[in-house]
Order: sequence, then structure tokens, then C-alpha cells
Amino acid sequence: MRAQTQTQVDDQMALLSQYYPGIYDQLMPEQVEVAKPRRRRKKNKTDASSSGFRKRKLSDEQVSLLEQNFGDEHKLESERKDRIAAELGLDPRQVAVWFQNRRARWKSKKLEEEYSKLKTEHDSTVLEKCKLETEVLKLKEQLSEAEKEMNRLLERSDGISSTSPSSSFSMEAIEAPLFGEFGMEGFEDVFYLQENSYINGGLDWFNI
DNA sequence: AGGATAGCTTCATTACATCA
DNA sequence: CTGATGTAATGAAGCTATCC
Repeated sequence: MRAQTQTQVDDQMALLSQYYPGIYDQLMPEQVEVAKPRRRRKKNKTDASSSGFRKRKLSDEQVSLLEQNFGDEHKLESERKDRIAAELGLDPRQVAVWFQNRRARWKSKKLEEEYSKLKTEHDSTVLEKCKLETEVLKLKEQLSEAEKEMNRLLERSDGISSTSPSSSFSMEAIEAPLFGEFGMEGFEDVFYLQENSYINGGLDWFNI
């Protein structure tokens, strides 16, 4: 049914917007509306005790059969509703209400599960990001050490033979193969980032 | 085509029962 | 007795199908 599909989509969007405020707006800005305030329900004037009405808790047996039916299918067609109602000695309206409330409980449980699943995924992604950032820091240190060593060697060679043709040896000539030596092709840009960009990113460690 | 209506849903809330 | 919690029940609003 088309309505069902749309409802399911809406539910998913609602779920997203509930846990990630702003996401819904980004995805479907044209559909965002200011929620109309629902009219508050009036208090029932007829006193429950005086009218003889008593809210009845359903028996374990009734709940068990309702649960069984809910497990088979969350939707309730009229025929099934009437059959269940007759079977349990309940008003069909009560069966419908039970299914409504059960669907609401199921949905809220599902949202909680979905949330904790997403949270777990998010946490492990942040952890992975931090590991990679640490790795980048280590590699930067290694690179810095290598450059220092290279400069030392250059200074030494300059002192030994200032007239030698090797005196034209420069860092420009060395830097390109250096990345290859460390297996870092494609990472060149990384090393032009600001120093503190890693420091800030590294703070994610503490948020986990 | 389009308004009226019935019958369904979800959502928010209230009202009641039960328990610590 | 009282406050917290769970759940049956209610009302509003939205959607779809059907009728006229």
C-alpha cells in the first residue's frame, strides 16, 4: 500500500531527526513545517468510579494471545480484530487499542535499539580516526628525523669537499624520493597541514 | 473532477492500577 | 499515603478509498 510505504519513510525520517537534529532539515527542507500544537484533551467529566467504569487490566492469558498475534503481524485487519476479540471475550475496540499501544511500544524499543547501534558504530569510527591520526603523527616524527639526518649528512659532505660537484645536491632533489622510501605516495598534502590540526583532532580520544 | 464520509493510522496525552 | 511506572483508553489530526 502506498500509504504504508510513505509512513515507513516518515518514521525513518522522524527517527533521524529525533536523534540527529538538523539532519531532517538538510535532507528534506521543503517538507519541514512548524508542528501544529495538538489541542489538549479535555478532562473526562464522568467520574470513573461513580459511572461504574473500571479500567481492566488484561489477563495474562489475553495478553499472551495478543502478543502471539502481534508477533505474527503488527497490522490488524477488521476480520482478524473481530476474531481475536471474540476469542478473548473483549471488545474489538479494546483489541485495536491494544495493538495501537503495542505498536507504539515496539517502535520506541526499535528506536532505542537503532540508537545504540548507531552510537556503537559512531564510537568505533571515532576510535579508528584517532588511531589513524596517531599513526600520522608518528610518521611525521619519522619524516622530521629523516630530514634532520639528511641535513647532517649534507653539512658533513659540504665540509669535506666544498668544490665537489656533489655540492649542488639539494633537498628538492631528495624530498620526492623520500616519500616513496616511506611508502607514502599520495600523502604529501597531509604534511602541509597545520601542526595543531592534529592536536585538535586528537582530542576525540577523550570523548570516547 | 471534487466534496463528503467512513475507517483506518499515528501521536500525544490522560486516567487508572499497581507496586515499592 | 505517595510518587513512579506501566498500560488501557481517549482525542486530534492525517491519509486513503469509496460514494455520489
